[in-house]
Amino acid sequence: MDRQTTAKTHTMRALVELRKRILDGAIPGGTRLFEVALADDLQISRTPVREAMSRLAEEGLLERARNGGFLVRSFAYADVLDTIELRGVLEGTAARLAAERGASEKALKEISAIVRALDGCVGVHPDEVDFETYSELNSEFHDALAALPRSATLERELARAKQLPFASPSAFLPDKTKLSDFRRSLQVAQEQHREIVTAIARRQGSRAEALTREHACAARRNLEYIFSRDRNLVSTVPGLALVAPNDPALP
Amino acid sequence: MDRQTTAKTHTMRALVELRKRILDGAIPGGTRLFEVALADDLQISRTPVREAMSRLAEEGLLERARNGGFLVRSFAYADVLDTIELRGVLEGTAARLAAERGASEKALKEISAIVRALDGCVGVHPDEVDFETYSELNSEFHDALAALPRSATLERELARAKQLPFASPSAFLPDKTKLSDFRRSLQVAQEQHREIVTAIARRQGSRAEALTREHACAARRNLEYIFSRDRNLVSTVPGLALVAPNDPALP
DNA sequence: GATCCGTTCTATGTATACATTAGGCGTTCC
DNA sequence: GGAACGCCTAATGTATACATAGAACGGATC
Repeated sequence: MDRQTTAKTHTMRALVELRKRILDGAIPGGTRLFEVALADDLQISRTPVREAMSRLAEEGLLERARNGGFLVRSFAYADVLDTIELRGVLEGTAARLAAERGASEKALKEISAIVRALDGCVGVHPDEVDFETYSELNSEFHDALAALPRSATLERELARAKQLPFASPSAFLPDKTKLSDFRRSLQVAQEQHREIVTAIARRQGSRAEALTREHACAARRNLEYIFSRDRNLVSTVPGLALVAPNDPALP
Repeated sequence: MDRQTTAKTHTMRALVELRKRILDGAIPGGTRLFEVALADDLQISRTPVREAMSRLAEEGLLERARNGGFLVRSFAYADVLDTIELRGVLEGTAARLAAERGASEKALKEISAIVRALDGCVGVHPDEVDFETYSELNSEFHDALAALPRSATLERELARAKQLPFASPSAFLPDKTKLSDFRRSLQVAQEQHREIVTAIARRQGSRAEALTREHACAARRNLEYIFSRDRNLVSTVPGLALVAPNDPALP
């Protein structure tokens, strides 16, 4: 982590620090960022600070204000839901196109290997599930899925969509402490992983798309659970702290 | 147009000029842009040139190179197809969500008014079709559609997707000179506009989505027509000049 | 002859002084 | 008293000098 903070350039340091503060909720949504104040605060000159803000705008964490300058983007609860929905739609499209266009044998073997590795994580006794490994393999699965249709355009947009921390496929994976409660949902998700790959291999585009969309709904369910039952968990999901806490639409 | 070139700030001038050169194909895809050379060429200092490049990266026309600097993004024929597909998928999602969540009476009335106005353009004698008006109303329809589900997230991403000139819903509208040849396709498109709105009003989410996706396929057909039959038209579609001319995948 | 190290050059990274503009606040005139 | 004009200030916009890092080339040594 210190490696990041001690990144090569001042721009990178500013980028990492700002991103951290925004995701922490330390800088609330809607805040206007003033170059001079920020530069002063970060002990970095205006130029790299501007550059960092520009990159954060590309990431979607900031938006450009009308007369220059940047605002911290604010995310309402509904926005998080929509972001998850969007990710599901894009991943569904990746699955459908992979099926329709035909994925390469090699790529199919690779994603199948990931699924088998995930099987190893899920099938055993709940207490033995290796959270870190599962989370990593899950990310790998979703990256491999995005690459299957060999569409640079789609892969790029999907990467963009997954960039917001609460839209990442691994964002709502159960915390270690809650893992056993979620064991059933992990098994369901894993069954979906398996069938998505099967559908793609069999060129069942529509089924692959539907399965993948449904798969994304798990994230939605976990989000709803967190906000309606166990608000303490908000702090365990990266970036969820920046979701407007006073949102009237919160359940 | 001169208003743009004489934009307020140097950044804007650089932005407009660079965008123009890229869309013209004057700067081919893959070209690395050097700050100093560009600044010298545009008679603007490095700072606003950098800022302009940064914004073009947000737009998707440039990409950041590994060790700093920017490359002009190169679009193969397949990328254009995928971009259209992506726009169709996102618009389809907008239509489905509008149907599922229910669009407001007011918004439905507004989009219906646009459809009626379009009827006025299409229904008459081919020679009387007002190209400018049709094109403008068509854009309005697609903007209204994007706004129907009242999802800031989706509307934002859709705006992004439509930003690339060849992904815009009006990109492949028939040129004035070819208008009569395309009259039938205009009528089909207009029928789709009507039924998309009907499906949304009746809360038929799946139908609305399918219709909207199909509607985007018209752009794909026009693109294929241009590249396989009438290459001269390439210059009539904004931004199509930047598509890699030596693409082996071209039909 | 090949490899490794150093130098140099060229590109971006950074700081900062100065320019400019837009928006707020006050004053003045009607 | 209200509106309009103008100034002032605080923000971004711009230019530029200087720093630095990475790649390429050359020389020297093994």
